[in-house]
Amino acid sequence: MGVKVTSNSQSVGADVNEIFFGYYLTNSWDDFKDSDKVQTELDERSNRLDDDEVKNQKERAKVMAKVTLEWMENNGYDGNIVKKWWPKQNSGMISQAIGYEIDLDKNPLDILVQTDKGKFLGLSAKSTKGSGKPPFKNPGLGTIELTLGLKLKHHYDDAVKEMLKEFPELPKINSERKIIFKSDTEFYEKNIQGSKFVQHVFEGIRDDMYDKLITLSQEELWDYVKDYWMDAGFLQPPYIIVTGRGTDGKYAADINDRDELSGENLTLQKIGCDKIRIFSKGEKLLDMRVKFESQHMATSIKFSGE
DNA sequence: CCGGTACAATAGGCTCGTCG
DNA sequence: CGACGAGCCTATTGTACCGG
Repeated sequence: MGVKVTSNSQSVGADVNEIFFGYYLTNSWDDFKDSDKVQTELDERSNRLDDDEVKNQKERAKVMAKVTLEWMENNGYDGNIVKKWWPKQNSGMISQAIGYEIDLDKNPLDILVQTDKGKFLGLSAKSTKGSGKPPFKNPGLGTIELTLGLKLKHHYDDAVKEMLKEFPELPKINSERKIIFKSDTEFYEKNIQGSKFVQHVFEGIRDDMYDKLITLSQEELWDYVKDYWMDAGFLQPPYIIVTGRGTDGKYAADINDRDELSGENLTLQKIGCDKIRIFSKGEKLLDMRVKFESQHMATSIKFSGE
């Protein structure tokens, strides 16, 4: 339920810019959601800044609105803007508007607009916040086995056998071992965590996955990553970054039309003993990490996308 | 050049629902 | 009940930048 409190003057200026930016998209307050409140917030913030700063933010906003409208016209968002939102990190407002949950920590939009054709577009005003990173899943071992058609569990079973050979006093049941590992931290850290058993499990599973993944075609690999490692509907609604700059009568703005997250030129690399890193066009896309749910050698194996 | 610090990345862990 | 799966959270580590 994130309503982030802003306090420093930098974000005050940014807020003023964002609101003016929204305003100039249609030269109107009427189509703002909670318009009165937005205007009140603008006044309150403007009063905390000196006049020059307000003027600069306002003038930049004008140029930003202009280039944004041009961009929209040329990039499939033609038509008129009929509704605008200034969520100020209030995810609820956006979720309500678009009809599905979104996380504004991931999608850095500052202003959301809807066209008369029903399309939503997020606008990030000279984005300082939000990573734009899509959310990842944390699949379990069974899911990975199923989706890749691999048998991986034996790596764990073998390692457990080895471990029990070395420490016959340990219980055979996972949950009982977990209790012991948790209470006897010293033993756990010395003999289990980071041990050859864990290493064996991680490496065995990771290497099998790697061997399988490199046999896939680019398309298959991308489908796999998209379908099983990224949350459905990632980075929706789409957004663009609009940067305004300049002072003293000279203002400019440009659009950073973020690359659509795409799986082009996918390459794979093993990292450490537990990870496969996937690059898209040479840039890190995600890490698939093998890990234990909690206590090593006593809880279930899962993965995490990062 | 240095330590400090604020933030990002990472590793590790909890909870809770489901299933056999 | 025991195991598993998946989302979420937190503690720790790494890093990039900043003022002195």
